[in-house]
Amino acid sequence: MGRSTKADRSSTPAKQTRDPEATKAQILDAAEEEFARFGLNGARTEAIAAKTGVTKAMIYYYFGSKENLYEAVLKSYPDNFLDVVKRLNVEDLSPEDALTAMVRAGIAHEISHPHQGKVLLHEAMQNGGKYFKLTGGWEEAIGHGMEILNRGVAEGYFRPLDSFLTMIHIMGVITFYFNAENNLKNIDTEREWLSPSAIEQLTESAIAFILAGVKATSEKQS
Amino acid sequence: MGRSTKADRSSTPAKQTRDPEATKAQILDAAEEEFARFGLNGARTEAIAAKTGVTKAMIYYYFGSKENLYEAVLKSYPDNFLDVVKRLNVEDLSPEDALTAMVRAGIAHEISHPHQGKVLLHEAMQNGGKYFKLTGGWEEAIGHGMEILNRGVAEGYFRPLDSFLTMIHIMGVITFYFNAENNLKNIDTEREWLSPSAIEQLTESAIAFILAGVKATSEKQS
DNA sequence: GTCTATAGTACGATAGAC
DNA sequence: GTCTATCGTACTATAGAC
Repeated sequence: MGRSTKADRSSTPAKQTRDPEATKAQILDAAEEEFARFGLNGARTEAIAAKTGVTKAMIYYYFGSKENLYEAVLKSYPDNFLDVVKRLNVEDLSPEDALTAMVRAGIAHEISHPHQGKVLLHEAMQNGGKYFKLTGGWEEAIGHGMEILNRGVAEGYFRPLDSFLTMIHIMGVITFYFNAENNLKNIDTEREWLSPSAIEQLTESAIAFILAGVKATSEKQS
Repeated sequence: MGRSTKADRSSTPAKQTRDPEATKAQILDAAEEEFARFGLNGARTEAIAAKTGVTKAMIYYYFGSKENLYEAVLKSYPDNFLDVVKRLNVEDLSPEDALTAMVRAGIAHEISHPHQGKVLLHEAMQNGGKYFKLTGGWEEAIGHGMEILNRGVAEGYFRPLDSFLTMIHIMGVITFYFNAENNLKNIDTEREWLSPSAIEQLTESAIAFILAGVKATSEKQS
């Protein structure tokens, strides 16, 4: 990730070597983390600056205001999850395999983008979803999931169901573990919540639960 | 906004008639709403006072600090959900019926206590679950749910499963609809998310999903 | 492009009158 | 027990030097 330009002969990267792109990206990253924790309202530009290594003034130089920075964070999302879903090529798979792949991708996405879901939850809870539309990918991703479910129902693999509500159930299963982790830690203090093996357990459990939750009781009856 | 002082013998209750208990309760209610929206950090005591009808000074008179007020809100919870669960007398029911009753109670609880789950989510996301233990009831309620699942597995009604992870899945299904509502609204703008009929749809869909998710594929094999 | 310094404001908390 | 007034601070945002 050697994003530093210029000399940078010593170990300490620090202090910003006048690389605008790097600075902007750094601010965005730090902002995402802060917004994931506190939401738009509770986030502090000073805290963002402190994490970044650049000064607060840079936030305003590049983004103009805290609100604009927040919007920039939301706009940086569309590429992420939808692209992952698209790359699954679920059309070539059976509904079961497509759904399994989607759940697996959803959990993997929580691991690789640990802040995104939390930013969006804060958005729902404190801003009334006012800025949600800036993240264009979700609507399409959910639609993608609904198609899988509807196809499974039509082909008799899945039981009759409301595909929109069922997608909401599935998103709840995928995200709750991560969003509530810090509370749940108090109940199972032994578990290493984000270790690879714990995540593998979660993934297997979630897939079993979700697949069973939608499957037809009798076998394919077409 | 008739906040008028003095006489005001007319309908408007307003202005506090020096009822300490009522004032304290009012502050707690307004605080819960504010904390549900913004969490401890983002909440504003001024906003709480504004909702309450009493002045900001009363918060400090009764609770000492914003943090103490937050703790008081968390401590006011244990009675709530656990009591509901206990009152189900799940021991007298089959595992399926017990689980159904629990899901129904969980969704009903989200409706009757719309702020509680959000306060706890904020707690997990922004305070690292530091204050979570103040809500004593959850650990026991989850344990209660795990017993239902374990009994169902032991008696062959449910498939083999990890009852702790499965309870997390179930909590995700029950809560995500409500926590993400304001985002989801942007996707289905027609739905009246909290209308009785919408909630009944949600309840039926969630019960079908969760029960299918844990049931053994073959019938009871004891 | 990045920093320091600061204006202006909003917030948490307290003092003192009634 | 409740209010008004205010202190001190921490925050968003800007101006100006380098």
